[in-house]
Amino acid sequence: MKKNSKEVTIYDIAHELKVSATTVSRALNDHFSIGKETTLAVKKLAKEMGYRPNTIASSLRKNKTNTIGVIVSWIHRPFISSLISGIEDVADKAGYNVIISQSNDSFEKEVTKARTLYASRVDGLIVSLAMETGNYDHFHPFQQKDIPLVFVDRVSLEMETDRVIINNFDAAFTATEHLIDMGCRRIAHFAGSQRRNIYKERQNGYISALKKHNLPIEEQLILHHNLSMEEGWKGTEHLLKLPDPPDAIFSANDSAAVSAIQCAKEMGLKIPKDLAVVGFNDDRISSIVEPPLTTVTHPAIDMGKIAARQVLKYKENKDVVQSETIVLKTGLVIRESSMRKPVKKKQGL
Amino acid sequence: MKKNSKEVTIYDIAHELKVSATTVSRALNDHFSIGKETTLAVKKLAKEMGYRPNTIASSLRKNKTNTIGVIVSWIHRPFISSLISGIEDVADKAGYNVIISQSNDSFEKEVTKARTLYASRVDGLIVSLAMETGNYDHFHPFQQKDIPLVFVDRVSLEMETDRVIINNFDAAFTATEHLIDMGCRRIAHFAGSQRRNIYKERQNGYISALKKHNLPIEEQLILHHNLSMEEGWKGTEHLLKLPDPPDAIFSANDSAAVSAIQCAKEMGLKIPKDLAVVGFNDDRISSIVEPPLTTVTHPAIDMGKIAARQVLKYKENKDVVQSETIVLKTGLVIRESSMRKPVKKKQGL
DNA sequence: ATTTTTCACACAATCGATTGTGTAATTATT
DNA sequence: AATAATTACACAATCGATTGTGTGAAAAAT
Repeated sequence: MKKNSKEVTIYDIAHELKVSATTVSRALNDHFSIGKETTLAVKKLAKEMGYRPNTIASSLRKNKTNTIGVIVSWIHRPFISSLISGIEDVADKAGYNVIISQSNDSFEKEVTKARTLYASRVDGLIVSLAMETGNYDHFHPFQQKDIPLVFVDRVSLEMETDRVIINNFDAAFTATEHLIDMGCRRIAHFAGSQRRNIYKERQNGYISALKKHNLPIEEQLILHHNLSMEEGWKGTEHLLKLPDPPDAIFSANDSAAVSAIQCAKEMGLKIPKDLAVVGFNDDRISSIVEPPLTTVTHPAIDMGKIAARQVLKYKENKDVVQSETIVLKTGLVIRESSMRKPVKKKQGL
Repeated sequence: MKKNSKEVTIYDIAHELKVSATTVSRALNDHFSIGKETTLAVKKLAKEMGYRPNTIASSLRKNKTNTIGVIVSWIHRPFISSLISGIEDVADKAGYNVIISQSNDSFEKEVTKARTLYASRVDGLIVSLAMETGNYDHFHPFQQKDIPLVFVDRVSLEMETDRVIINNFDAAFTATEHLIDMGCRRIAHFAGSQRRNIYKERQNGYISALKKHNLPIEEQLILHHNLSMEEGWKGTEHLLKLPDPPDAIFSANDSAAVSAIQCAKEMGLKIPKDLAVVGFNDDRISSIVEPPLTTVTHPAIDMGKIAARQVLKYKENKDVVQSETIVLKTGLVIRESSMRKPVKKKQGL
């Protein structure tokens, strides 16, 4: 075969077979009005000639790209990459391509990426919001055009869209209560930006658990930082130097929790005896750090799969009107970092 | 605005302004032949009417999708997600979308995904091969159509394409030699599938280092498994139960290396005194495990960026003929897991 | 004042597949 | 045998932007 050979079109096939392009098109799509023999002949020749359907032309005519856009903060975060993995899996099976964009947790980039995907005419959009996004106008065009819009994990409560989330409140409540069960009384919290539902709800869950057990809520024990390893370390140092330091930290993610463990160890404390730590996400590092980190498990891949299905459901049933919020279960994996007493429940991993 | 309002086209704008669609199209693209005032007026009205260019129509006409396809094993592997992150970054800046596909390390899936992306008419393809891919026919269509094809990390040496790789041989050689420097004499190797260049070359580097220092090559110390945590653990158990167990393990990835550390510790050995361990990749876990893992650093994000640039270079210069192989530098981050002696070089992280 | 340029824009074909409508030819019905 | 119903396919418009070529009118050159 020679390079750069021209693309074979249905017209070429039609010409060769002395039928019309219509017939070829319909034959390739198994249209009932085309005779069986013709259909077979068309398909056979199509294969022989190395025909590949021109998706672009088809998209133009059908006004459909078979593409799902995704906007996330950073692809290389463990949770996010698992999410995408799930999306890709479902999308692919339904014959959809997935276009990935990262906002780098910047509002401006998120806006740009949304515009790009809009211009690319994706048939659906899945978004996990950037850290500080507070305005959602860049998603309105999608809604106006009735392009399925699904938020995952970091969702907007201001917009009426489909959502796939976990019960952050309950998860945080359970995690905090677990620490209380373990005998902790001064529990600090790494809280993250309160602009995002997930961190806000986790904080609320934390506060509720304390209240339920009549423990005081101390502002100085609630640290709002970006939950990075660095900030986790600094926050831990700060907390441990307080006149009355905490005996536990519940962190809204694993990175900061792991840092807390490392920092505390370096300061000579024993984990969990002197400081119990619980994280959130169950990233790989949480089972590697010593002692292993108790943490909240996320069904990340499933969230991706479900989000993709939510997008695709509009395909089947155009007149779905009600937006849905799907809440997935979390779990608490109890590991050494919080085990100040024997635990009754079965231990995770 | 009402929902589902029809799309504005250049014809609508043309009609409104009483000019031709040609003029509108050219005005929007700043074509020199259109008067300044007209151009301005067109753009103004376009914005007012909420016009969005129909990328599909444009793609059809220009025979160009502004899309780069990517096929990788698993998106949620740390190295891979960083790679993609780099690709997305560069592609986006050049106005390209990135379509992600995962082969799940299965040859069959890789073939399917390649076909899909070919049918989607991507303008370029970036591939990191599945573990056992040995046949490359599914990439031929891309070559025949002169669609830029770039392999990254897990490349095919049989095909003539652009490649972005690291010097696995040198990296492995250096890593192994480092272990020898540290006084190790019986160094085992977790080698991975020899079908993939990266593991093959790492093994070769390992062997060369041993030879250089007149150490025997012992087949029983070279384990070919899938480099998972489980296999890493089993392999370590096996090695340590040998009559004459190794005093070091050089693993072709970090997962297995971390498992080795954990397994050895559980068996009561001291790391690095009884067993020194070196990994490959510098995943997050490698700096978290105790003792921290000495490992080879990969410029993953840069590899992605460069791969994307390789794809895009054909855009600028259609008649690039020579395929390029770009080799990126690796580094050795020396951490505790291998430090049986003080190290002179500056210590990483 | 006449010719040549330049400027600003319009015409119409094209990219390839899809689809509503139309029409011969064949088969079935009465 | 005449009419009705199928069957199998063709015509031609359409999706929206792009682009080579053509053309009047204004500006510049001679």
